[in-house]
Amino acid sequence: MFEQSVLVGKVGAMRRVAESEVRGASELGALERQVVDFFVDGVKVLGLPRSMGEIYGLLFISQEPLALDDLAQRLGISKGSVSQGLRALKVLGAVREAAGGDERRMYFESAVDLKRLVGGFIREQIRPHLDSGKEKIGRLKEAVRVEDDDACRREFLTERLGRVEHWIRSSGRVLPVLQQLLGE
Amino acid sequence: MFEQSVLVGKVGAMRRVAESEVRGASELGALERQVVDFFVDGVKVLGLPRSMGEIYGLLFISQEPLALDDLAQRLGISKGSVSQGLRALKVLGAVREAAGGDERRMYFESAVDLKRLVGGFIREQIRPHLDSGKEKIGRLKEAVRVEDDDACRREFLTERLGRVEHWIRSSGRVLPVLQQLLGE
DNA sequence: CACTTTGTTCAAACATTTTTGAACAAAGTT
DNA sequence: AACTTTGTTCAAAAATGTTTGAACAAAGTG
Repeated sequence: MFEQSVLVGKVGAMRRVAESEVRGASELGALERQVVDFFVDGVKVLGLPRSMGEIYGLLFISQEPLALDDLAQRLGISKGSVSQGLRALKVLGAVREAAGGDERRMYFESAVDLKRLVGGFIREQIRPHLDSGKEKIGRLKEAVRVEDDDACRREFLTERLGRVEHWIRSSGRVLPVLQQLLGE
Repeated sequence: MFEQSVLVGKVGAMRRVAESEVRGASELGALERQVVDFFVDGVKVLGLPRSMGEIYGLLFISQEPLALDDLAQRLGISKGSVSQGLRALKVLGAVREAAGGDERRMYFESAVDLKRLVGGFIREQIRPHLDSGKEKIGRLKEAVRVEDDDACRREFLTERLGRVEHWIRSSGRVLPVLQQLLGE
């Protein structure tokens, strides 16, 4: 966190750039690599693992769908990672099985419309947190009501918790608007 | 990532709950602890470190401002963490020096209006990424234009990069709206 | 049936991020 | 001047998160 902000001085570690160039693993051209890296950064911002960015990125610049083994080979990462990454991306709706995958392998392609991507992210990563937050605050408000503390303290706590509850409600209402606006 | 989703089976590790209860370190009541934990989860979703959530949470339910040492003691975390956490929270505009801190120590209080909080987060954590993304895509588009590849491939890449550029522009335009809507 | 190809699982290895704590500076007190 | 109190810094330790790779299941082929 904050690698490049005011708050920290350290420099990033730059994991696997050199060696994937060295041993002929990287089947990726320079341009492809850059695009993939772009998406790696992108998903990191969203708190998702690097491999998901690599996979999505490669599918995004592939003119034709790719199979699991293609992805593992060309990205130079393990089948295990690709399997997990693809599953998560499918759940998010960011990747789907390509139509006409009539062969034995399954081929995948990226979903490229923002509205859908955002929708999936909201549904899978945001909504659940808002919901569980709403529940927790509800329970806390109840706990405060039952407190034996002095009335003043209780009033303060109630006000604060009510405020958070309101934050959560506002956020919930804003999400559909957001998705709408990003649909173009 | 995904600790509680379909995708993974592992259970969270539950770091320092037991021991802070054991050795009389935790000066926090049960209710306070729950509120603090609520904010810990909150900031984790935003990709910020646990300590920031603890600090913000404790300030949020404190009726009076607290000093660095108060925070460290009551939360049972190191002064170093509190120092860093406070700095980051100040940059985000989530915490400010309390007015009337006429004494030698500096006292802090939480900022509690959502519009301000969201504004700070956008400014510090989102905008910079959008900006750097915009630049990178610009450079990539240029690189594609210069490519010696076949025209078809070039056309495809241009379309894709243009699409991402559009995503970024849309996102940039949506942020102020978002902040506006969350202002109540 | 024996062998290959495709994909999943999960514990251990590895990478990254966060926290700690000791050393330090600045400023206040006795 | 010696001591205390407040806060910062940063290298090392701890915690957390991600990837690997070997073992496995399912399904296809000769």
